[in-house]
Amino acid sequence: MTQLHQKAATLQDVADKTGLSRSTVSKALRDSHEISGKTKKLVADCARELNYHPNLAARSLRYGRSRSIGVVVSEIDNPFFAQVINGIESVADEKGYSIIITQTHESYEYELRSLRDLYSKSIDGLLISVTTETQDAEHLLELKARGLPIVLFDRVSDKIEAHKVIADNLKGAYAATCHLIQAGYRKIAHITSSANASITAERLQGYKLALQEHHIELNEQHIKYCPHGGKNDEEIKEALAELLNSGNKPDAVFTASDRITTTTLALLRKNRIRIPEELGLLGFTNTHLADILNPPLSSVFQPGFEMGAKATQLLIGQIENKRTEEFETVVFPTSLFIRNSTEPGR
Amino acid sequence: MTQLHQKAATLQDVADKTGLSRSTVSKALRDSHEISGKTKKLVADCARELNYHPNLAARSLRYGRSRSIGVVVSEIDNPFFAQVINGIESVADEKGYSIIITQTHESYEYELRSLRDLYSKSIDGLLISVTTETQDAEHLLELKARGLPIVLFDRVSDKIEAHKVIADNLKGAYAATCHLIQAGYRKIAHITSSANASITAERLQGYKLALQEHHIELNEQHIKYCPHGGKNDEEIKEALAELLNSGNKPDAVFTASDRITTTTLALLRKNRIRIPEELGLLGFTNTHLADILNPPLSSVFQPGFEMGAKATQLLIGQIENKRTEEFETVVFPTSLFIRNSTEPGR
DNA sequence: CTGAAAGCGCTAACAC
DNA sequence: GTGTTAGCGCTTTCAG
Repeated sequence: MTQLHQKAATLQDVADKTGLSRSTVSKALRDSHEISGKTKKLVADCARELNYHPNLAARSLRYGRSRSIGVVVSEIDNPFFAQVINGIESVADEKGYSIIITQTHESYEYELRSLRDLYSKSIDGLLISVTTETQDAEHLLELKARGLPIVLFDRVSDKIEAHKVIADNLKGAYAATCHLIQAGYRKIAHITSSANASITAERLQGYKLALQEHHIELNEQHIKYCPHGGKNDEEIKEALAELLNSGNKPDAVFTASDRITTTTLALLRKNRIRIPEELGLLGFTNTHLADILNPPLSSVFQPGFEMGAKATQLLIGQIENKRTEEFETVVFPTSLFIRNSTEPGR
Repeated sequence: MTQLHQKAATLQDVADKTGLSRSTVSKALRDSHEISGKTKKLVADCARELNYHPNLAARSLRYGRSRSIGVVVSEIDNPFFAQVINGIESVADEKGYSIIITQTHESYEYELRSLRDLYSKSIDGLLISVTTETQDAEHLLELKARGLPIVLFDRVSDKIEAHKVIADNLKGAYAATCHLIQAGYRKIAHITSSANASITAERLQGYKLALQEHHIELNEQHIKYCPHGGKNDEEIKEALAELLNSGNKPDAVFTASDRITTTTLALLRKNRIRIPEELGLLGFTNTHLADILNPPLSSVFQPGFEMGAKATQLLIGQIENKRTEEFETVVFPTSLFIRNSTEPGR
């Protein structure tokens, strides 16, 4: 076994061993044209022998770049974000970047802290899905002003100009609601996240549009918000109770986020409410298990992996081409999967 | 809005603005006793005004420490690992460390690459769950020899001495198998990961022990391995087909990993095999949706969050107390949830 | 109580 | 083709 606490070899060590200078060694290792083939070989061999690896902290300091990107999401343990991160990691890895992940747990405070910490780490770029509490974009604008490339995904903010990657929430919600209507439901409730998240507004709009086009009157009582994005079950339980105990009980529910969707299903099952007969259920969710739920759950799926991958490509593009290009908003289509939770067969 | 590309303020900027020297400013900001209260206040105010944040790359270089830890898992998009990472992030964040995540996709090649990259990043410590392909621990031993603190979790290796955090796989599998037997099943098959993963051996042992104690003869044909840990559905499909088409068809299946468990359920459903009557099913899985699957799925749950948190505590302890303490292996109990997929009611 | 200077490991002008 | 040197931003002796 190798010796304990053997310090990592530095350029100087290689220089000493080969009798060359630091700079020559550095150039040789980076395959510079000003170094002879013979020297290059000598250096390469020696470096391998000493197990030399460049110290990236030193390089970061020198270049002012770290080849790492910060990622800010609300919760890793959420199928959608896990898939997004998978996409991010895949592209980042391929391009030689590493990713530093932080969670906000839907708290604006945590978001601020995350950004401060990430910025101090000299990240080269930032990928962020803002919290449901986030109202302004001052903190992001400040980082942008300091030259940090930023790409927003999923929950974005219109208070900042930047590349954005989102799902077509409006169309997804519209298609979902239309499907419920076509399946015969008329009193369709909507349980969604915090009112001020971008995705909430977009999904709500799709929902309203579908109702309107089918001449179904909107019932404001049928729209319930979960201020914490469904983070705690209580807010979902409450929303559902209000809907079910109201005078105007809905005949279907359209849920707007992963957590809300699956928790709603669990609660309905617990209350022995028959789906889809008594109540139809359709929601946004990225779980791969929708098919084997009971009942199989009709869902709106967002291409999380692809969204993460695209956001990362845009970010790295921006990091490496310093020219300030036009910012684009890439919109990914959602997929509507029709399963048994919305087939009342009437 | 702030000015574009305003460079981040450095210590020198604060020094210039206050008319002090770099070193005084540095000490003041770190609340050194050798600096007067008045100066400290002056510096603090100025730093806030200039929006000064220490450059961590410079600090890393100076200290030879980065306050970041590397995390290596096979797939982020897996409920168990997502929960583990959540636990890791929570503790790391609390102690001021950031986490750099890489995925191996169950490939030993990727594992090697990840480790090399992470080491170059000057991580202060490493948390790793080795791939199903990993046989030796040379790569880890080398890093350990260079002084890198390492904690293994989930899939560990007995070829390296280090802190380890695992679930009680043997007991979990034993309890699961016992439950199947008590439910009346006698021909219990086992679909598991690659033969050389630590968790595979432990779970297999628990399975065998339960059979033995109940005087049920072990049928080697009833044990199926998925070399890629169930990463591709094909290997699971094949394992299942072999079991179901064999002369000695099992009456229950005990699956040994998240992916294998849910995919098996999906496949059985697709083949219209009645669960639990025709075939009982029980498996390791950390999905929160087990309750609302069809049928509700009996499962062995591992405390992923807690495992991640504990592993991180051990790692940071090791990073910060340089004394080489005794290495411990922390074993977390699993939980057996009995649901309908194993209640044949016979 | 404050400042000057050295150095962490690396790279890139700029010499020679 | 190779070497010298300065400096990225920070901390820490050591002097004053």
